[in-house]
Amino acid sequence: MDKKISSAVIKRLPRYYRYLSELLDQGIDRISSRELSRQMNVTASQIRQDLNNFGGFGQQGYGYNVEMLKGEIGKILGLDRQYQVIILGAGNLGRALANYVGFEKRGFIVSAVFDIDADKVGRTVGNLKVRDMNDLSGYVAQNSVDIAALTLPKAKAPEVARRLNEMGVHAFWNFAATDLNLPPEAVVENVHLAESLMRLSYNIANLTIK
Amino acid sequence: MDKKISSAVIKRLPRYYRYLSELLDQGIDRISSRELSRQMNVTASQIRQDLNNFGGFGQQGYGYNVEMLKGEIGKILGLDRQYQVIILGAGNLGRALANYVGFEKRGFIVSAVFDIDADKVGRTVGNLKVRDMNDLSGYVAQNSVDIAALTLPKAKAPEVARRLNEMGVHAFWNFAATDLNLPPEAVVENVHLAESLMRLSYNIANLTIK
DNA sequence: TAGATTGTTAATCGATTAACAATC
DNA sequence: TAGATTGTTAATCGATTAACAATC
Repeated sequence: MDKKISSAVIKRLPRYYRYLSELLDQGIDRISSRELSRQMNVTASQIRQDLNNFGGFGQQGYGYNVEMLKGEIGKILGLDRQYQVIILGAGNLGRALANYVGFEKRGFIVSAVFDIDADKVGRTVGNLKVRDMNDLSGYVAQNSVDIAALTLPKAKAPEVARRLNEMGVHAFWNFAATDLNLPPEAVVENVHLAESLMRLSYNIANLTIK
Repeated sequence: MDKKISSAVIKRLPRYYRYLSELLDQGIDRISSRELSRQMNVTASQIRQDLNNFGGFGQQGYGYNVEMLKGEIGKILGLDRQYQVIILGAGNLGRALANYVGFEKRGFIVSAVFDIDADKVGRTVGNLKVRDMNDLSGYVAQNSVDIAALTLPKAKAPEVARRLNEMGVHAFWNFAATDLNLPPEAVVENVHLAESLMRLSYNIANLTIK
């Protein structure tokens, strides 16, 4: 990849991917930026600008081939391979993620779940036995791990992330209510549910006023 | 509120709130925009600009009083009241949200959980019995509901949201992998986990290249 | 060919950063 | 008072939208 793609663009790519998937499911095989813009509530200009960061996927007078475009965006997003995911923390959220089969369909394979709590270690989550957090470095040394999902208390998350990063696991899906502050070789995607809920309450508070 | 606050600013407010909460927990009672900017990895200029959308909370030569500023941002975010939350869909994620006690501490009270599946109705989640989706309109008529959390399949989410909106529930915390397309009186906060994961895989794919 | 629609350049708009006078 | 730091204006930077020639 040559010039830096702005994160505003990257944030929109998965939504394009979702709409294209639905169009494909509906048996629609071509779409113009104008029609897609109508369905997605964005400008046609933005769609064309976004896509042309990566290549000219369309054809004048025709539009875009849905299947081809979905495939290209999938490749850009790195969905053309599998990822081994381990979950750190077997609490409510960790168990929910482990049980969710939808991720597996997209190539994200949950291969292990860890917890520090002796009560939880050994229990079954999904079709996995919860492992002891003390066995983490052993596991990472023996198995390929692409992504660590952090669903543990905020007090412990940064330290566990730091250790994992040192062991060579550089991608983090962080659900803990804290920033990880990792060195630049790491990539972090935060899911801060409490912050999301606060944005909602802000909008409730300002709903009637605006 | 007078002039429109940009959504870029609103997205940052919860993070300020989180950092101020931690400073308060550490017993720190004043902070300058410069020091906060260092801790948060943003510019001091941005912090001052953001806060001055809402008022002059600081003092020249002194900085900001942590407790006061946290309180003000809390008020702006609507955290000075309670919200009754119902959860639609008692699957893995719905149960995880219902069981998570952290939200309650911040004033978000989960008061009911609904599901359409006869196997799930009547089961206990947290300290609540799962209700039948058919009783939804009766429940909403009898009880105050501020927020509906949607943790149901994407095929059903827009229809349930539309019905709730007509019943007077206008705030949605949407975990379903779809857009809701509600009339403008509704406010929607989306948590699209699949899209979040795709952004992570994009960054993994482009990690080495950049 | 005529019509449709892209890819791309230019114009506009908005958000971020820099700078500094005001003032605690 | 002198030093520190805000609130705010101005400058810069980046993202979005508009326009249209290229072309299928």
